[in-house]
Amino acid sequence: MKIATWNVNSLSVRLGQVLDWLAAHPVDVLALQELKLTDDKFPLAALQEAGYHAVALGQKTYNGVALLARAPLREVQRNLPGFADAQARFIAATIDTEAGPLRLLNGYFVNGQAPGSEKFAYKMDWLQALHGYVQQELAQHPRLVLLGDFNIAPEDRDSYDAEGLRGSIHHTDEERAHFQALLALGLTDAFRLFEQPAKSFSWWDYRMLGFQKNRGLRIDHILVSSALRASVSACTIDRAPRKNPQPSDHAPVVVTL
DNA sequence: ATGACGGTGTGGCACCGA
Repeated sequence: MKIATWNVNSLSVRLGQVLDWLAAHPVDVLALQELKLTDDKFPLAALQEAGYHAVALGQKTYNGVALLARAPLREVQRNLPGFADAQARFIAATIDTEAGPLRLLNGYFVNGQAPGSEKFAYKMDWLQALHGYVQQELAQHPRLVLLGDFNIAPEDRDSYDAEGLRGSIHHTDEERAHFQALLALGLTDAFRLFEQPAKSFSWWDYRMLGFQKNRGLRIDHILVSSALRASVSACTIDRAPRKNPQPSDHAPVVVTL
């Protein structure tokens, strides 16, 4: 089965591209971030017509997440329990597969702006709350995938300019420690289970020909639990949608298991 | 050091993203 994550930077603008991509890549699950629309504007009918069940947590203007799946989605959790969040950044649900139930945790992690800012403090708090929730969830759902836009470049090789950007947002030791803490729960970065091309990124700035010059970051991730690790057979970034007219600044990441 | 590009909401720009 295939599971994907894609920050679409406005589902209203990108719906056509999402439907085209799903038609060409009929994945079993697609996690979306940055919907930038309220639930009443969520294009449920169009997605159902494409053969997907969908659950969403939307918000006006910013944020917003959704899970799309071929199978019905149950046990839906919107927001991180116990973390009062004014922003729509998290949704979880379970699907049933031939191998058993599969728990899906989709996050649009906080950007954080700059170390020392209030937004950075919010990022740290959010990551702490996520860690606690993932720990609880793993105890109940051994087959678990945590995916989304993490807004963290885990290692130097995940940045087009690790030296120049050292200590800046997405590159700080604090963010990377939080990423490692998630791995320490027993999760594995599916992308790094395989040999990958150098300078593999999932986001490129719209400005200054970022994509054309491959000045990007790998900040969109798919983490799998230990129970799933052995069944992962591939993980790739699909750069093609970044070449579309009016693209999102992020590309989809796809895992096969 | 700054702004560049794109989306949104509003309004002739400011904000936010990464």
